Amino acid sequence: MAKSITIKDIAREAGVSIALVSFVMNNRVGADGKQKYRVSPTTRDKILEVARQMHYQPSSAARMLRKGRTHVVGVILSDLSNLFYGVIAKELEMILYQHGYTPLFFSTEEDPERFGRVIQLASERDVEGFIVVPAAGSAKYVEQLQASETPFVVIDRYYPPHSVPSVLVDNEDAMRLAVRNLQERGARNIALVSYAMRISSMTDREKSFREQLGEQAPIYFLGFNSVEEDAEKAVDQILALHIDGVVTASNIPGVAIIKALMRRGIRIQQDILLTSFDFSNTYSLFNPPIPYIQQPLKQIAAESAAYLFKLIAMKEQGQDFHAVTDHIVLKARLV
Amino acid sequence: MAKSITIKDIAREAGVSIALVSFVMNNRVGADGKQKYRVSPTTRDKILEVARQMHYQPSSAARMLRKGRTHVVGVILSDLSNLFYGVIAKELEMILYQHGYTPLFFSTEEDPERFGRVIQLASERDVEGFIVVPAAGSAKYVEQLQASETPFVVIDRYYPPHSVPSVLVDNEDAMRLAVRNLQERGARNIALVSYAMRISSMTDREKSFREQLGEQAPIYFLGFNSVEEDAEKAVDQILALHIDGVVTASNIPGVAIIKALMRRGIRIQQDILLTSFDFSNTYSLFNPPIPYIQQPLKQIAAESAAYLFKLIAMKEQGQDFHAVTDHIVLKARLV
DNA sequence: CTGTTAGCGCGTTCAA
DNA sequence: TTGAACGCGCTAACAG
Repeated sequence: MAKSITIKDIAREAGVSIALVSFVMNNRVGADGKQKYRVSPTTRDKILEVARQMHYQPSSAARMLRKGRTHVVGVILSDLSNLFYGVIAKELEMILYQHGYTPLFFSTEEDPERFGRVIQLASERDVEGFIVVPAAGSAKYVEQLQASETPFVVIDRYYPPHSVPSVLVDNEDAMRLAVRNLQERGARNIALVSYAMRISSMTDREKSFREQLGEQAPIYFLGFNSVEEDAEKAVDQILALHIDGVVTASNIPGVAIIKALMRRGIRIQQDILLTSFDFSNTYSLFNPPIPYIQQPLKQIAAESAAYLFKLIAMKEQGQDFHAVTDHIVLKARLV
Repeated sequence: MAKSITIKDIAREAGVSIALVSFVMNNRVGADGKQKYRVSPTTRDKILEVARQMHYQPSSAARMLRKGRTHVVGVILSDLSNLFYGVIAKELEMILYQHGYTPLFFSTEEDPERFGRVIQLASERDVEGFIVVPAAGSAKYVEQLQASETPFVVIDRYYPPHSVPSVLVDNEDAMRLAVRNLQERGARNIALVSYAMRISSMTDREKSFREQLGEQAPIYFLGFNSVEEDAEKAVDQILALHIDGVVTASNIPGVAIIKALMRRGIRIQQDILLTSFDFSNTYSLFNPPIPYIQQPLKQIAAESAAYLFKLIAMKEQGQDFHAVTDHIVLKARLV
């Protein structure tokens, strides 16, 4: 900053020592007691007054350097332009700020290379921890994180090879809700439309689907980068097989399937029943609205942040945070 | 970090001075020449090798402190969970990283208080500049920014009282496109559904609407926090007035109006024609798809970043960046 | 009880 | 190629 004013300036101006200014700045306690360093109210007020007048802004760089803490956490999401992650981002932002942390957001677009790169970028910024949604196929980087000295929490997915701290929903249970919903509405011939991405959320849902409807129950996969075309193909099959109920395993496939069905003049919720995972405001256009599995996003954000704070605290106290790898499993609701 | 290794460690290990290590680290040029500080290739390679082996990570805090630059910019958006801003966020993220900057994202949820608060938070992190979408009613804080020594660029909106650096679309022109589109499709009786928020994007659209269709042309306003209810009321009016074409001034009002119409059994694109601003994947469900005004989001991101870089560079060179307040106006397209 | 001195953290950079 | 000062704020140790 052109001529940002420092603690030194305000010390000179107030006619006191630098140290005293620092003390005061770190004891901006209300009118109560508990001042670790005692300073006479008069000088304290004067210092505060001078600081205000000069628009003093402590240099976070200096503070970080001295204290060895940045209070920054890296938040690596799949795609900020997806509502699902957008909501999580917003919630995390609030929670982290409430705890004095600043989030550094990154999106991977489900590209493992980018996942690796943003971890590197975040590390260069000295993040104290990570909350991440690992891109499909980025096992290598998750292991790298695990080997590092930076605590992290995985959300939305888990990482099979090794156990890592995770916060996610009970996808198998959620799928049971979805299938039951279709059955109760009269569907007899149910298909699942999933993402081709091999991430635990999808595979868990698929597994649960087959457990309920048999190993032969039809599952269609949409590629992350070819959702529309693949949806067309899937719908062709669905119609050919006289499917009367479809579960879509995420909102993007959900919307794609709806589009493909409508394009063919199929009446949704009449000719074919739908139930989806994750919200899209498209769902409420139909009559009755398309039911969907609602993940507790706020809770995911809150739990993952709390989890990370715990790990950071452990590390701070010299404990072995690597030993903690619990999974926090939350229940999803059908709406 | 527990025992993060510093430049000193690698100096000791390599048997050279600290300064030399620093030089080498700042001259990681390829095998070409141009080394500002020349170092014998042997020692250079040895240093680089040791650094790699020890996983040396320079402390960004120390670097920031010493160089007086953070390479961080604050990006203040309305709401990360809105697709419009999500896309902008993603684009800005990429561009900023490509230029060696790190974005610090904040959402205001259109709350002026929060807008003020996040500016403060960002300042505490020593951001070098801002790219902001000022919340409705936050003139006070924009002026505060203007009085500060931190360059900033406003996007999506402009700020009437004073001129500030801005990047936005030609909303009046865009509205002409929208109205003409409805007219060409045969609409004779057109209404506008806008946001009650008093931000320039909305008022410009409203103004243009009335310029084309007369001062009596009906405009309905939806409150930011009462979109659904207000949409119901608006639709009641729209039906009572036998409106046959509706422009919605943003995607959220657009979706709300669609819902309200469908709830009443009105056939969209048949009983009533719609054209909207901004994208929603709801639009393509209809036949024909609902046309919409597409803002060049990538371009907005690119231009605003470039603009900010320019301002930062000016400041760096001691020029008066406050003197620059140009508006960059981009054209929107009808899709 | 109130206030000061001085060294530190880590990388950068100038003078030697 | 190196020594040493420096940027800014924190804090242990100490003095009045």
